[in-house]
Formats: sequence, structure tokens, C-alpha cells
Amino acid sequence: MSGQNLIENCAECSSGWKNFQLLTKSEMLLINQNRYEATFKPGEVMLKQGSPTSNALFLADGMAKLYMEGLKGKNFIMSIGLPGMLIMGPGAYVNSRHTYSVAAITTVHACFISFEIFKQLVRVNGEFAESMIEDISSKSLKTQIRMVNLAQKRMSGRLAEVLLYFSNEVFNNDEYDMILSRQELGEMTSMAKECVVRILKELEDSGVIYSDSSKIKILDKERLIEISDKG
Amino acid sequence: MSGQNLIENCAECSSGWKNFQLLTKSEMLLINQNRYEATFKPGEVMLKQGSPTSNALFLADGMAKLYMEGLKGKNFIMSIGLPGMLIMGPGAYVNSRHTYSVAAITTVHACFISFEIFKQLVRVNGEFAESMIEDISSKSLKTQIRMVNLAQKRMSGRLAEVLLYFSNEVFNNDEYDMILSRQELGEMTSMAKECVVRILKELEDSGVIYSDSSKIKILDKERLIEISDKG
DNA sequence: ATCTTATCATGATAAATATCAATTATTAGA
DNA sequence: TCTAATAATTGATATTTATCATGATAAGAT
Repeated sequence: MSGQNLIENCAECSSGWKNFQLLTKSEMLLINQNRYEATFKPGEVMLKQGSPTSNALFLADGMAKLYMEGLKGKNFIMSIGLPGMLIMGPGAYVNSRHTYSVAAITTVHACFISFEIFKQLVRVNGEFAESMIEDISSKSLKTQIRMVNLAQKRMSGRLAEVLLYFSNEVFNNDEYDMILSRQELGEMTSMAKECVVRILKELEDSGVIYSDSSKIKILDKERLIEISDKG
Repeated sequence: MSGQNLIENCAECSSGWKNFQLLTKSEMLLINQNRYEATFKPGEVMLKQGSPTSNALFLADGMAKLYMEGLKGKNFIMSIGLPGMLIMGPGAYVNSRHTYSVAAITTVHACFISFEIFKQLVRVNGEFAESMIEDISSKSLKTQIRMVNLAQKRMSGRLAEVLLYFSNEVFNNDEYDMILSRQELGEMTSMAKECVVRILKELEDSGVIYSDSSKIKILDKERLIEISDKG
């Protein structure tokens, strides 16, 4: 991790959070004055679960995994952090502790913004507050849906769901690099790594996907959606 | 369900939402003018998943189950709704649809408050907006923790967790009426009803709880917490 | 290039959980 | 109170998933 500012200012940042558009010029300036940048190498931990939520995090580029550290050292990967996303757990407004850890998957260029400034703007700018609620709500909704799926789907359904997640929400492409290891895919779907391997193979054998250890190609999306939906 | 106003006004309602205290008198009046009451019998559906979020819901008294309707008609019970809670899913700020259904467990006297009014107040009153974010965040945090537990704990851990939930958050008592059927306990812990029965029996046999079909008594809380924590 | 280490893959087995079938309470109505 | 319906319970069995052991590949380091 190294920290020199490469981004001129937030207003012109191509990876900026869309909700910042609701801020006035002076509010935007405030944000810009209370941020710092840092670069992380793959694998480096960017935010640690349990640590104080002094900053909100944005990625200028690269990808990160957001994961909760659960029982017996087992992790649970909740989602992939991407440029343009506000990365701030619900703990910020509950106990001032990060709810989850964040670790770089690729090289990540990140921007930390003072959470106090955030809070301040929420109180002052109603539109911004509303957009903040929308952002939090949207994440909460995803978590709820994820929870039910986790509770009700069997392994193949859960894995299909995650493969679609990468296609639709991470890469916007039916062919993509599998940036997670089998172990990590398991941590995302609540399955053992061996089972991930087996189900990927099943999906490949039945012509739904092509898969090698580092690439996924969705060949029959209809079918994959069906597998995900039926559970 | 019948609807005549039994509550004089929100400001003096003993089951009122604590965040309403942040509103001015005139704002409170606005709330009070845009609400209606209704009484539900046990089992009646109060809010239906997918329907428009035209109102936020409060319980004046009684209990309700908040549940998502998932795959193959299987429900997933997320939590128990109680007096004093704002019952409004994240969908309100995402797609204007209720994320979950709510059904009365006991006889419930409920209060519906126009969601438009809510939104309006959020934009105008910064403190209220912040308290709203706190409320949503707190629910989101609970969902996340629940999700990880669901993903990582085995049956006995999940059931122990729910028994503690009833004790600590619903009844504030180590002895309580089990208001959910075995089937419903299964819908809350993602287990088959037969397994609920078996694990309750195990817990009883090992002296951790007393249990009959309608009552639970926690005899060894330490141990129950341990079972919940270890998964 | 070669060594080392981590990941991936596969079969065999064990453990956890769900389903099925049948029986016994309980509860709600008539 | 009696009866019908619903929920709880139990045992047997099937299914799903995890673990263990081991070898094969791939990726990094020297």
C-alpha cells in the first residue's frame, strides 16, 4: 500500500460515486479535501472487519472482495467491490465498526473519504441523504435476497447464481476471468471447495458453461438462469 | 381486519417509534394526519411481498412474522415484528415494492403511515434522515450477521441462535411462549420441521432447555450461547 | 530451467440434513 | 363433549454435502 494522490479531484473522477452529483460545489470540495488515496497489491487487506469506520472507501480501479470473517476462521464473501461503488458497511451508522473486511483481488487504486464528512453532508443535504438511503437500501435488499437463496437453494443453484452475478454485475460479459479461487467461490456460496470443482464440472459436462481454472464462459445462459432460479 | 382509530395521536402513542421524537410538532402532526389503523386476526396477512410500498407499518400491539416468500412456495421468516419497530423493507427506496410479507401471529393492532410523508420528512429534516439511516443500517447489519450464521452454522447452532433471539429480543425473558410452530421455526432456521423437533429434543435431553409444544424455558443459557456461537 | 508451493481435481467415505410413512398429541369447531 | 383437522413426534431411509487422502497442474521464486 502506497499513498500519493493520482486523482485530481472527485468531481472529475471517472470512477466517482453517482450520488456525489447531488452535492453542491462547495460540498464536493469538502469531500475532495478530506480524502486520501492508496494503492494496494493483490491480496492486501484494505479494510478490516471490526476496525473503526473512520472512512468510506471507493475504488478508482481494480476489484476487491468484501467478506465477513465468521466462525472458525471461515470467511464469507458477500460481494465484489468495483469502481463507482460506495464501500461502507451498515456498521458505520450502528456501532462505528466495519461490518466486513475488504481485500484487494487485483491491484487496486483506492480513495478513502472521511466518514464524518459524509455524515455531515447527510444532515445538511436532504437529496444526498435520500440517495444515501437508496444506496444502503439497495445493498440491504441484495443481502436479503442472497440470504433467502442461500437458505433455500442447493449447491448447484447457489453456484449458478454466483456465476450469473459475475456475468451480470461484475464483468457485464458472459465470458470472464474467474478472479476467485475455488476456495473463494466456496466462501461465496457456502460450499466446500471440492464441491465447487465438482459442480463446475457438472455444468461443463452438461454444456451450460465452459470452465477452466481461470476462465468462465457461459454457453447456455437460459439454462444457467433456470438452474439458479429452481435452486 | 377492521379499521377504526383507537389511538389518539402518535406523539402520545406508547408504542411509538423512538425516531419520531426527532420530528417537530408540525411534522408529527403531518404523520398523525396521514395514518390509519387496522386490527388483524392471527394468521392474517398485513403486508404482501411485491405489493407497492404505499405505507410504513407499526404495531400498536401484538406480534407479526416478517417473511420472504422464496422458492417452491417455501417461506423464510426473517424476524418478528414488535411494537415500536418501523416495519418497512428496503424495497421502499429501491423499487417501491415490499421486500417481504408480514402476517399477524397474535391479534395485532396496527398503524399504517403514508410512505410519501416519510420520504418528505427525510428530505426536510436532517436529524430524522440520519435516524432513518441508523434504523435501516441496524436492520441491514442484523441481516448480514444472520446470513453468515445461516451459511456457516449447523442446525443446532442455528436453532440455538433463534431461541436466544426470542429470549433476548422478543420476550426479554428466558421463559416464553413459543409463538411459532415447528414448521415456522424451520422456516426461520432453514431446517425441516422434523429436524427442529429432534434438535429441540436433544437440547432438552441435555438439560439446556425445557420445551413443550408451546413453551420454551432456557435452563442453561451459557451452554445455549456456546452452542449458538460454536455453530 | 528447476524447485517449491498453492491450487485444482478426483474418488472414497463420513457426516449432516431432508424426506417419507406412520403414530400420537392438540386445537378448533360443531 | 365429541369430532375433524392440524401440528408434533418418531423411526427408517434417501439425499445432499463435507471431509479425507492423494495425485495432477499451474504459478512463483531462485
